[in-house]
Amino acid sequence: MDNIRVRFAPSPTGFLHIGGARTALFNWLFARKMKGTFILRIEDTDEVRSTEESVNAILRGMEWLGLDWDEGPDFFKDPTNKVQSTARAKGDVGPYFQMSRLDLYKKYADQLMESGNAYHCYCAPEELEAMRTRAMLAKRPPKYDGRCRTLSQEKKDEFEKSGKKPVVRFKTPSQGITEFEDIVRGHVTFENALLDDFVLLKASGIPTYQFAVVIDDYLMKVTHVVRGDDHLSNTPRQILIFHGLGWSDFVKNLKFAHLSMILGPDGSRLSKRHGATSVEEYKNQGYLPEAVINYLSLLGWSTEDSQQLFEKEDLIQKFALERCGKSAAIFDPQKLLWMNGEYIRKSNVDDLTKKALPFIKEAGLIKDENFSKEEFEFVKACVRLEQEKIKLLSDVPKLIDFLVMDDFEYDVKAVEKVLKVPGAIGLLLGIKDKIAALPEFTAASIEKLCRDLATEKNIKTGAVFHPLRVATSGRTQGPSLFHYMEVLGKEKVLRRLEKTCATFAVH
RNA sequence: GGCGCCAUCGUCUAGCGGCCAAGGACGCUGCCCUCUCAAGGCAGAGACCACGGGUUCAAAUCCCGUUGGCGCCA
Repeated sequence: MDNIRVRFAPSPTGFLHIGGARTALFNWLFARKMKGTFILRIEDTDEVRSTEESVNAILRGMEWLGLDWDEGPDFFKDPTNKVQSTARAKGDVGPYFQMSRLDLYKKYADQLMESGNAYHCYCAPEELEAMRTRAMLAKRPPKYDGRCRTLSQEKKDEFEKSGKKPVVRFKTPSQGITEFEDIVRGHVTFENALLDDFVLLKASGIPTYQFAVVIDDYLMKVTHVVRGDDHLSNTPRQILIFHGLGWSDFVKNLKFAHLSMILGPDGSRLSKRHGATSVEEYKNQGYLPEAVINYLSLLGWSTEDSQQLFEKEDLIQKFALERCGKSAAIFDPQKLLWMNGEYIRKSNVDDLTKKALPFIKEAGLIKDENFSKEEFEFVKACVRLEQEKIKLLSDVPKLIDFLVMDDFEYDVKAVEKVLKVPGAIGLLLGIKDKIAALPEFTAASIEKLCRDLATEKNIKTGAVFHPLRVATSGRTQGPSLFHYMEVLGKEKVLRRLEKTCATFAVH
């Protein structure tokens, strides 16, 4: 089989959307699995809605997710590239920008005009709007009636003289059907008669989405169009253009795969009102890219055995367009959260701590400056203690704050329940002295000390453990008591015990 | 409004005619482990396979219709 070539073609009209990321991911997975080429093409032909910031956000999102593209113009030498992003592919290439390819679209529009497959239309937007409204009122489908198809030369000259800029419309066949095989949907057919003479080139010379896609997919030798289900109804128009340009062989070999949509919890298209929809928001909330990738891969794709967790390589190996589902999937934040926890538990601590650092700094637990190696090692030890409890990187600060801050807060209820019971402070004073005398301060030695004490006093171990925990942490829950004490070290533990006893001593 | 696509536990899904009185995962409940919280282990509740007709010895699986959802034209 020839080398497969796929593309992800986002419009830079917003941030990288979760749905877009899923489409990008499936293209990427397919390309990597088939050892093919993955192209990133920015479809920036919507002059008013496209922004540079969106382009940057998309590139940042792709980079964070690790979805690297393979081809494009030299990123830094491309004169049309105004984007200042650090995100780039191997070899500093791409992405392609449609706005830097306008001459190409013009050329093929001319070709279509010459071959009689397209024509100039001078109808004013207001005129078209009126026609549309009338059609709606008459309960007819609002389609353009093709009145400019048969414009006489005199009329054309007249319009030209008046300075009217025409749009280029495609001569859609009024009969027959357009059909294609879709890898996920199977055989799909549309009646041509239902389609109108749609616009190829706007009066400004900028191509419509439909037209640019066709030209680019052809020129970029795309072999598989993998995109969202929302483009299914656009496909017949595009196929018609391919034929009009004489690229019938190309389109015959072109494979389509229309992926199911991602919906919000209420079953409507996933949007802002459903919460976080941009990839970057997930990053900022403390999700790991591996978790997001893994979760997204399961939205509309599965293996025969319903495997849930995949290493990246495993995912590439097992991915198949043929196994993509047809029905829309509702985005489930709970499952993503679980999956993130899975990846965090699997992380190595050093790595995890580095990733959590921005969140820890953000919370004010550490300062940027004077961050020594020892401090890092201490924070790392704290993270290790809480690792299995972390679901989001942003959870880290509140899980370790009592370890990092020596003047931690006492939980009122914990104090009432555990410290303000008769004998508690006395007991703690006793422990303090024993700890001070401990030759070796390790989790094991502290635990032995406490257990021995319980036996000696003939009380339950819990009666020792609980007060000790509240006295040294201010709370009733946390990591393994003896292990966090070891991490704190003898000095800090003694100071904390002293302070607690002094504060809550009953006279 | 027209056209297109879709339809299995609350959610993601397995299932491509008999192996399914429907399997896995998230979530939920209970138990175990345990210094607390998690994690982990075990068990459980949860789907008349949207509905109605066919086809077949046999249908969640094939066909038709209905309904609903989503999408495109916008």
